[in-house]
Amino acid sequence: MNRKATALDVAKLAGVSRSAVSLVLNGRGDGNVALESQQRIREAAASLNYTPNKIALSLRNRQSRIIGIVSDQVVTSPFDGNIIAGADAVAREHGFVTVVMDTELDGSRDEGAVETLLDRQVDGLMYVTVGLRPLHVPANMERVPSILANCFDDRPEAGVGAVIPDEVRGGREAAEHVMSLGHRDIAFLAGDSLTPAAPRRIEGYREAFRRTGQPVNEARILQVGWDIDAGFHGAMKLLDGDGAAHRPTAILCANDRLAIGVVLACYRLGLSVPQDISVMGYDDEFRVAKAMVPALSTMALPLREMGAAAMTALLGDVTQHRVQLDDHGTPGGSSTETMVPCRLVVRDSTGPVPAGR
Amino acid sequence: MNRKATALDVAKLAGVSRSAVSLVLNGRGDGNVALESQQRIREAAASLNYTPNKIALSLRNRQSRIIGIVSDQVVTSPFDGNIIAGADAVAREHGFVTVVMDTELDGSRDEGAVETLLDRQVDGLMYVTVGLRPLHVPANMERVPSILANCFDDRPEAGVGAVIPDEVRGGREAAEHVMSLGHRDIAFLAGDSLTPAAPRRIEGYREAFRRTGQPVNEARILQVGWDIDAGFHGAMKLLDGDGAAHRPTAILCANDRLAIGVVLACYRLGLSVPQDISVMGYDDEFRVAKAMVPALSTMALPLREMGAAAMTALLGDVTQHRVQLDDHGTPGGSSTETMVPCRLVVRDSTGPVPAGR
DNA sequence: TTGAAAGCGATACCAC
DNA sequence: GTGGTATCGCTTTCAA
Repeated sequence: MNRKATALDVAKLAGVSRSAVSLVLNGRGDGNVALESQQRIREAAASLNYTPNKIALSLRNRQSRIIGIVSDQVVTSPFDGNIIAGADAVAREHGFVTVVMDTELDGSRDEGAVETLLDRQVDGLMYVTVGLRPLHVPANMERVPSILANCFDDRPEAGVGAVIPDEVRGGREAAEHVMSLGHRDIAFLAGDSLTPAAPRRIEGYREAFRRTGQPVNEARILQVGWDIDAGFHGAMKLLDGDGAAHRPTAILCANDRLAIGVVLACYRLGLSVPQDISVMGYDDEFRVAKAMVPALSTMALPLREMGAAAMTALLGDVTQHRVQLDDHGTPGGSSTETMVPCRLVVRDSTGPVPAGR
Repeated sequence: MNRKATALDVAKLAGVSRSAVSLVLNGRGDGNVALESQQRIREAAASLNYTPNKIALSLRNRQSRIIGIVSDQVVTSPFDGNIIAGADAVAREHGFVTVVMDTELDGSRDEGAVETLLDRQVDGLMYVTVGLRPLHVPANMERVPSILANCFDDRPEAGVGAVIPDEVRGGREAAEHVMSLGHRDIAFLAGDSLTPAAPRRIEGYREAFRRTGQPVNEARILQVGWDIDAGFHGAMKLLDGDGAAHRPTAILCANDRLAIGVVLACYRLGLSVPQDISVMGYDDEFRVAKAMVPALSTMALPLREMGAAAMTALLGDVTQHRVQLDDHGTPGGSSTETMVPCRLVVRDSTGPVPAGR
């Protein structure tokens, strides 16, 4: 539990100067330090269990090798944690560490979080949200290289780059999947439009109809909410009462939880999934979609990939930034919006359209 | 985007020395610095937007004000994120920041994560797990004040303190809840015994029977898994086939997902919840238990409180530790195991036992 | 080949 | 009341 060894301790033990220790341990020993000394230094370092003090390094190099991540609610919510995991994995590979500050959906804490991180001299910043949404970028964020993951700059000419899922395409491909199984009367259940995820997925759904020249029945689009109960009641509205001939044969849901509600409603009404009705989720939520009965066909969000892509781009900017600081040039940073495609996962909740429909 | 202002910049602008700046900005100006100078210093600091460089501070104070958190899978899993949120909130209140390293269930990465954190000079360490479990404490963890949250030292005489939920009591109180509604034939569905959560909750269930002098029907205890499908198939086994008189009237589940599966099975069999059968979950999972149809009665895990309690204890140790280092005394650290009670949440999935049972 | 010294940014002691 | 100076641990340049 005693104080960690410093380079000076190693130097003393090896009988050389601090400089020599530094050179050798950073691989610049050859040609500068006698081989014999090198050997002694390495042994001393090993026996003292020496590792350089990162704080001193940071001060010296003016680079903390810390990336600050501001999250709106990713830490507490069951969703999207994989964005951070993917980002963190890439950071780790490059010798960076991430510090996450979660504002728990309190937008007024944004500035403070960025401030705290900046005070800690982070080399870059990432903002991650639960669910796609426009972001009012915190004022000070642009003082260091920055990137957004699962959100996008709400200003018309995006200042900060972003990595987001291609929701329109996801919605379209979900619809195309059930269409390929022969379905024509397809309902879409989504949450409110507070997040653009809902309208974009719905837009994709419409696109699928347009592409095949079929009319879109707007009455089949229900924006009910995001949770199990919303799916349940939405499905009841679609399925209960009317005769079988007037029911949709497939229900597309904007997330897996809605799909759970839909399946609950089906069972309650004595309908089989997918024999009587096909149900699709969205997200491929871990240990949910796969574990449902029946296992849910769904559109997987590429969370890990998004996090990794965002961090890769950010670290690129960070490096670039340092070069430019040295050159006294103007720091740039890509402000592009990268779309990552979703992935169709076919399981057991979707099947051929019932005969006669 | 230009370099941040330093104390020297402030001193120059105010026409004083760095020391004066330091004193004034740390509230020790009165009696040391002329009031006029103080004023000028404050103005200069404000106009330059000066905030001290935390890295330099850390080096100087030999205290990083960073707490390292190692997590086995909390970041990616939908569970237990609130432990970290609770811990982080307390840390923030005290001017600390947390760095989370998630090993994604790869135990071989434990040592490395601790090493990385230690290199960063963290002032303390916390290990957080998804689900209660014994932990093989990483070797170097004890080099700084440490604490475990939701896990406990696997060595007989616990070296590292821990904060864990009182699972036995939770299981007992869940059983007592349905007993108070008149139920006698109560089943318990849990996951494997890889985590002590299952056996402990089951132990509580047994305890409830013992306390009322009733025999425990071991055949009613099924260890089937942790996910929706496990709950579904477990419930089918309990409910299908046998006449109504041989069915349990209540099913206690060791988490909310199992309960979802149970309700799915009930609906499939044409049974109503809670009229025909009462179902209870465990965890009070966010946006799941409350959103189920019917809303789930459940036993809430005090995740936030656990995280907060663990961090509070840890920061206490960290402070204590510093004092003792100065005193050249031996660092202590509480190695106690703190049990936090779970909280019964009654919603709509449990009701009076059906007439005649 | 080696070691001495400067500097990264901030604090605190101690002369003046 | 004020400012010079050592210190935290490390890297890097420059002389010897």
